[in-house]
Amino acid sequence: MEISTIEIEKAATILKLLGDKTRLTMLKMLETHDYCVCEFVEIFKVSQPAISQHVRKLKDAGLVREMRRGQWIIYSMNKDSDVFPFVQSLIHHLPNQDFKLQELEAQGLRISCD
Amino acid sequence: MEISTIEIEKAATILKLLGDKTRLTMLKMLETHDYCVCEFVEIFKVSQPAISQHVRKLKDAGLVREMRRGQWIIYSMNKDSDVFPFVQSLIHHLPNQDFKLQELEAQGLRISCD
DNA sequence: TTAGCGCATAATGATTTACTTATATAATAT
DNA sequence: ATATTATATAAGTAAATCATTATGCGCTAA
Repeated sequence: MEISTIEIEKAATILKLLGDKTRLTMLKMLETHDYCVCEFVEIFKVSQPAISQHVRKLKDAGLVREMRRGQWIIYSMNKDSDVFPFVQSLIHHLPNQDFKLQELEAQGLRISCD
Repeated sequence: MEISTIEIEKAATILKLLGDKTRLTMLKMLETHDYCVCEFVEIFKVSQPAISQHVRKLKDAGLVREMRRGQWIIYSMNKDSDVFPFVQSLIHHLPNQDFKLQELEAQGLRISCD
């Protein structure tokens, strides 16, 4: 089976981006569900600007997409990114984070419907 | 097929470590051959202390091993690390770097014999 | 024993990072 | 229109990062 390779320089950039617990967890969460900023704020217990800055970095790297839904902005995995196979195989090694979603729902804080 | 998972926090630490072009390239090179510090110095065109600091980080994380051979210290991949499967699948996506070894040999600068 | 080589460590400095608070923008609800 | 909610951006700051130069230590060879 062939594996798609990625330039070392580009890979290092992606790895640096994901070498942050918050962003890495975000991306793992986005593997299975979409999230809005305010949900991330609830989950990660940091300020809203901090979350905005994290998702912006993910977006600038082309790893996620944003779409407005009313007053919310929903973030989702960009599966068309040329580095998606790399990222996917990476987060495949991480434990599922759906329990965070369930915590949100238990608190009645789940926004997006997908 | 089952895949071994790795804690998110530990994964983020590894990714931050490899989110550096020099260290990432080193690790890819060590996938197929052992190297000593002076060879890395030649290849990466940075100071010897800079290289020492990079390999030390890789060693502290348990990703590489060192062994003294005369006046040289040879670094090799630690395939017994509990995160080796994660690291391996990651560098598997990177292009082979053996051309660097061949450049060394062409210049008569290859040290370690493995 | 002394000189030279390979490597590690210490000290320092410039840059980057990840947060914070304050404020601006955009959509919603009254 | 005005207030509220969700998000983005700006500005500032402490800490981490990655390089450098200077120096110490261990092995080899004369």
